[in-house]
Parts: sequence; C-alpha cells; structure tokens
Amino acid sequence: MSDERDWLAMQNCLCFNIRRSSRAVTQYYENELRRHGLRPTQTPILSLLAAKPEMGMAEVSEWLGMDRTTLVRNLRPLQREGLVQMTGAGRGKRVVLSITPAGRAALAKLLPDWRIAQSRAVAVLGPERWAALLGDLERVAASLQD
Amino acid sequence: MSDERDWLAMQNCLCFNIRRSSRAVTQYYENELRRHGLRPTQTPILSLLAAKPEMGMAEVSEWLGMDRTTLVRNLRPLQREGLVQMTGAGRGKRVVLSITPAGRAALAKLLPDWRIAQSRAVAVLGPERWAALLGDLERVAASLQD
DNA sequence: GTTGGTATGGTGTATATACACTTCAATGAG
DNA sequence: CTCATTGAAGTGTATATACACCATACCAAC
Repeated sequence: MSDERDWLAMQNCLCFNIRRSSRAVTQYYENELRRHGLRPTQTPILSLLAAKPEMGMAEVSEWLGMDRTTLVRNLRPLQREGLVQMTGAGRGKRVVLSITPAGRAALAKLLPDWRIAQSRAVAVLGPERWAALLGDLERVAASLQD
Repeated sequence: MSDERDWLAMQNCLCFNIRRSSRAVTQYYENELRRHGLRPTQTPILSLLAAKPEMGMAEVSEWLGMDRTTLVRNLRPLQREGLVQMTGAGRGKRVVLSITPAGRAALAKLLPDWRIAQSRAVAVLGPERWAALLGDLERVAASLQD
C-alpha cells in the first residue's frame, strides 16, 4: 500500500521525531524537578537572568531561541510567583528583566536535582555521542532558520 | 561568578536544547507546509490513520508518543475540517478513528512539499549522521521513560 | 516643534501539551 | 441479578507556542 509507505517515510520526519522526543524528554525532566515548582521552560529563563542582568525582552528571547511573544507569556507565572521582576514596564517603554532573591533561591534549590537528572540523561549515550547530538541539533536548527 | 557557570551548564541541558531545536524545526516545517492548512502535529496523525485503520484513541496516542488527552484535543481541528472521522463516540464507549476521503486528499496534496522540506533538512547533516541523530533521539527518549 | 520611521512590548486568537479528575460501558465475582 | 473492578474516553485547568496585529516611546530629519 502507498499509505503504508507514506507512513514509513513520515516516521523519518525530523519534525515528527524531534517533537516526539521533546515530549518524552520534557516529561522526564518535569517529573524529576516537579517538586521544586519550576517547569522546564522556566528554569533556563531564571538561569539566564541570573547570569546576565539588565536584559530586555527581545534580548532574552534571542538567547533562548524563543519567540518574543512566547517569552512574554512565559514570564507571567515567574512574575506572579515573585521570581522575576520587570522594571519600566509599559507598552513602548523598554523593560529590564531581573531575577529576584526568591528566584535565585529557587534556582539554587533546584540545581542539585537538575544535575542528577542531567547526569542520568548523559549516561544514556555517553559524553562524546552526547556532545555530537547537541551539536547536530544546533546545526540543523541554525541551518533551517532561513 | 557561579551564576555564569550555572548558565554554561544549563546550556548543555538536554531538555533546554531539544525544546529549543524543536521550536526551530517546527517553525521551518510549518512555514514550508503552511499553505496546505495542516500543522506539524496533524500531519503524522493523518498519515498514521491512512496506514492503519480501525484504531482507538489510546492506540493512536501510543503510536505517536503523545499523551492520550493531548490527542483528544489535537483531533478536534481535524474533525472540524472533516479530515478525520470518529465513529462510536461517547464517554466510555470505544471510539474508532478513521481518515476521510478529504483527509486522504489533503495528505496527498501535502506529501510532495513535505518531501522537499525533508530533503533539505536531511541535506544539512547527510544521511548517515541523520540516521544516527534520529536513532540517538529515540534511544534517549526511550531510556528516560521510566 | 512636527512628523515619520524604527525599536520595543503587549494582545487576540488558535493550537499544543499533559496532569488530575470525571464519566460511562463492559465484564466478571458473588 | 448486583456490584465492584477495569478499561476507555472526555473535561478542567494551567502552561507553552507563535503569527498577525496593535500601541507606545524614542529619535532624527525638517
């Protein structure tokens, strides 16, 4: 059947595969870190803000490879929980994002468990193959962004 | 600074990286296939239903590596557009999912453009490295599902 | 100073994702 | 036959994602 052949082809679709793996990996990390109250999307935001202060929305979204308008929504829970602060808010006005002491505390509390989860993930493939995987992912993503 | 070191570590986070790449790849495929009116999540559903008839919700969600309740929502646009049919619907009752003639037509119309998009994606790494990437992704996802 | 363009953020809308919980049907133990 | 168990499907809620569009501020040319 042609349909069966099409389905076999679709099983090699990068988009399908990366989305499926992303779901599985996300659920794994989320399970490991759920008790800290931070979702997989929020941790990188906090970590970036801790390292690089005084950034605006567009800059942060660039660093995270995330649409600017997506970042706007993703910041809301963090702001509501008092982990991130926005100064100079308002339409048109430049906004400066910064992590709060509570945000730093939450991040510090989470990091050890993140390291454990990450180690288990790295162990699946080993460090070399792991590095190759991340490199290839980045290369594909960068090349297709045109 | 410890914060700077933490951020460097976080940049090796599988979860962060795979989610970021997933966003980029999804946008690429979505752009290439947008004119067909099918989103990246919907195409694999249609393709699977075309190849394997008479499946229930749980079975389909298993094949796609997608939460069952996510599939329920993802089917709604497809059903609304008349591309997928659900017979025996109702709580408790088993549902049989099937692709409609309109669904087959939409899939057939899209496939050539999907092949083009896929070729360009494969060309970034070459077929061997490509196969290794998909294999590693699957292996990581499978290993972490415990 | 007015005006027009650019930079910067926010909103409306629609889909995607999944956990906790609910509803219903079928079935098997008694 | 009745009821508890199991299995299947749907809902409530919250977050994630991004396109199209909107609103404001800032700055430069005049």
